[in-house]
Amino acid sequence: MAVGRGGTKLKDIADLVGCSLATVSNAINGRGRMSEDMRREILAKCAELNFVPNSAGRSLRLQRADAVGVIYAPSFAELFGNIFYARIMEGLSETFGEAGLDLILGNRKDSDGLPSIVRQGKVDALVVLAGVFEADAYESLRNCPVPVCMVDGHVGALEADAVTSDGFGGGRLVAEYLVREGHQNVRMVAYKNPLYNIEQRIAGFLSGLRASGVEAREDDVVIRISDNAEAGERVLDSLESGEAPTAVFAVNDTLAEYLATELQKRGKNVPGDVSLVGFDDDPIARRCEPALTTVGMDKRVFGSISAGLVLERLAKPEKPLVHHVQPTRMVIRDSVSNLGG
Amino acid sequence: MAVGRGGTKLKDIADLVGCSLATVSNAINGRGRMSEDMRREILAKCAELNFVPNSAGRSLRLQRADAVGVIYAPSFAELFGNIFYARIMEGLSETFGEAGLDLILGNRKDSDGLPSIVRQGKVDALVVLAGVFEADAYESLRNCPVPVCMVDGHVGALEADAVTSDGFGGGRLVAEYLVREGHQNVRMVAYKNPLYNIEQRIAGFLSGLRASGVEAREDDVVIRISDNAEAGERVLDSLESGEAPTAVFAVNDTLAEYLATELQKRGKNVPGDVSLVGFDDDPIARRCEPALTTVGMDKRVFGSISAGLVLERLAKPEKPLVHHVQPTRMVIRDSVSNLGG
DNA sequence: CTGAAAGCGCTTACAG
DNA sequence: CTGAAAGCGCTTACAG
Repeated sequence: MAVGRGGTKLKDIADLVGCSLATVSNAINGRGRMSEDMRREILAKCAELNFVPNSAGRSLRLQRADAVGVIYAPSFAELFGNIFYARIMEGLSETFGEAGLDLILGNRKDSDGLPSIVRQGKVDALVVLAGVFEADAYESLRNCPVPVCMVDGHVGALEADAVTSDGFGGGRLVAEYLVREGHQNVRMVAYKNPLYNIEQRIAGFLSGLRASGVEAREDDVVIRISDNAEAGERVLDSLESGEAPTAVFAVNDTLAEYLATELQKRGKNVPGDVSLVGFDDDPIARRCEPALTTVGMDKRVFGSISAGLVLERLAKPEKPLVHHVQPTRMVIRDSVSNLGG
Repeated sequence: MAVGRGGTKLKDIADLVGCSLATVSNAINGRGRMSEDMRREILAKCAELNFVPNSAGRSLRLQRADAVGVIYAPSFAELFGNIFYARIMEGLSETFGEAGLDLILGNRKDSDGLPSIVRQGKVDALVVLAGVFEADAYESLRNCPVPVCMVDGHVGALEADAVTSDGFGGGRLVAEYLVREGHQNVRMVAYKNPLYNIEQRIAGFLSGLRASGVEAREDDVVIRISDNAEAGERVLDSLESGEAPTAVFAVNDTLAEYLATELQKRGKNVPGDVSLVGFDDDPIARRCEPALTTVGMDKRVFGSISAGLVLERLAKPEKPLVHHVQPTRMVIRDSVSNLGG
C-alpha cells in the first residue's frame, strides 16, 4: 500500500527520458543548467505520469516537512463548530496551500505536552489556535523547536508571532458609543477566567469610559462571573438595586444573547429597560431578538495573516517577532436605546 | 529549523547508552531479543530526552506515512462551520490519534484532481467527506492508489468503504409516523441536485407511504426545487390548491426551518394549518418555532466508525468492501399535529 | 551541460 | 544477545 509501492520515482522518469536522476531532480526544482529541450522533455514526462517527488525522501534530504501543524484546545468539535475558527482554518488552508504546505492536525501529544508531530519532524511550524488556552497549554509549547504563531491567544505567554483582534480598541469603542447614547451608569459582564482577549476588552472598556469623562472604578463596573447562570442573576440583581445600570456590555455575543433571553423572561425590555452590547459579531447577534449591537472584525483574514506570518518566519527565522492586531469596529443594531442626553 | 537540525536521533541514544543504533530501534519497536536491562535503559533514555523517531526516515524505510488525509468539498468554512462535520472530524482525530496516525487536510490537488498528498506519499489512506460532492469529485478519486473511505457520500460512486446514515429508513419512519398521525395527503420537498442521501430519503418516504397503504406517485408527492425560495412558493401554491396537503416533509432541517418561517409570514400556522417534518436533527430543529419534529442519528460515531474502517483496511488491504449504515430514529417535537383519524 | 556519489534517519534481514 | 550493512527516494556539492 501507501507511499512508494509501485509509485513512480525520479529513477523511472530518468530511465524513460534517458538521463540521470540528478538531472530530473534539477529540472523539477528549476536548478542546474541544462538544455531547454532536456528540461522540457523531463517536465513533460513528469506531467504525463503525474509524477510528484516522494515527500519522505525529500523531507529527509531537505530537513523540512513542507507541512504546518495546527494546535487547538479543548476539543475539535468545540473549536470547529465555531464558524470563527472554521474561517481561520479556511484562511490557513488556502494560504499554506498556495505555498505548497499541507496542514496537519496535531492532536497527539508527547509526554511533555509538546505535539508529537513536532519531534517526529512532521511539521516545520505550528499555528496555535489559543482562544481558550489555559496557562499550562502555553507552558508545554515554551521549548518548541519549530516556530510558533499564536492566534487569538495570550500575547506574551510565548515567544512567538501573534495575531489577535483589537479587544482593547473594541472595548473602548463600546464605552464611547454607550456614553454618546447617554449611558453613564453601565456594567460589563465578563468571565473570571483571565483570558487575554477578555482582559483586553475590559481594559479598553474602562479606558473608554474614563476618556469619555465617566468615573469608572473597575470593581463597580465589572461583574465577574463563573458561568452564564451567575451572569443572569447578578445582572438582574443590579437592575433591582438603587444604582441600576442603563446599559450592560457582555464580553461576547453568546453571553449577551443569554442575558437578553434571561432579562426578557423576567419581564425586562431590551433595550427599553436596559441596553445590551455584545462582542464578536457572531452570527447569533443578528438572530437575537432584538438584533444585537456588538463589536465586529474581519475574521476571514485571521487565517491568511497567521499563515503569512509563518511563511515569513520560515523564510527568515531570525527576524523580530511580529504581533498583528486586527482592528475592530462597532456594529450597531437594535439593542441599545438613545437616552437623549 | 525544522526536522532534524540538532534534534535527537537514534544514533545519539545509541551513543549515550553504549549500544548500536539497531538495538535502539529494536528496543523502541519492541522487536529483536535483548536483555531486559538493556531494553529498559534504552527506553528510559528515550523518555528522558523525549525522543521520537524521525518521521521522514521512518516513512522512507517503512513505505508508509502514518497519516491519513481528509478530503472535503466545497470549502473548509462551509464544511467545518457545520457541527455535523466538526463532530466527524473529532471522531476521526481521536480514533486515528490512538492508532498513532495524524490527520492531514488535503486541499491541494494535482493536475488530474487527485489530492497532492496522495502521490507525494504523505498519507496511507483518504477519508472523503462527500456530503456535497459532485460527480467529477468522485471521478478524480477513481484511480486513487491508497484506500479511500467515503463518508456520507454516494455509495457505489467509488470502489471504497463507505459510511452513510440510513436515509431510506429515516424516510420510511417519517412516512409511517405521518400516516399514523392521520396524514394521508402529504408532500416531500427536496433539491433537484441528485445527491445520494437525498435520493435515499425520497425512496424511503415513498416506500413508507405505500407500506402504510397510501397510494403515492412520486410525481404527485415529491416537489423538486432548485433553491429555498422556490420551495417556499411551491409549498404555498400547493396549500392554496384543491388538493392541499396536511403535512410537508422537508429533506433537511435547514429547509424545514426556512419553510416554517415562510409559511408563518404568509399567515399559515404550523402545525395547525400544515404539519412539518425535517431531517438531520440539526441544532436548528430544537430552536425552531415550533420545535421541529425530525429524523436524528448518532453523528458522533460517524468519525470513529470511518476511522475504524480505514484502520481495518490498512491492516487487511484485500478484505471485502464494507458499507456501514448508521441507523436513524424519529425525533418527535411539536411541528406535527394529530389529525385524530 | 550532465552524471556518480554521498548522505538525510530509519528498520530489518543477516552475520557473528 | 548485539552490531554492521543495505537501502527506502531524494537533493546537492562536486567531478568530468
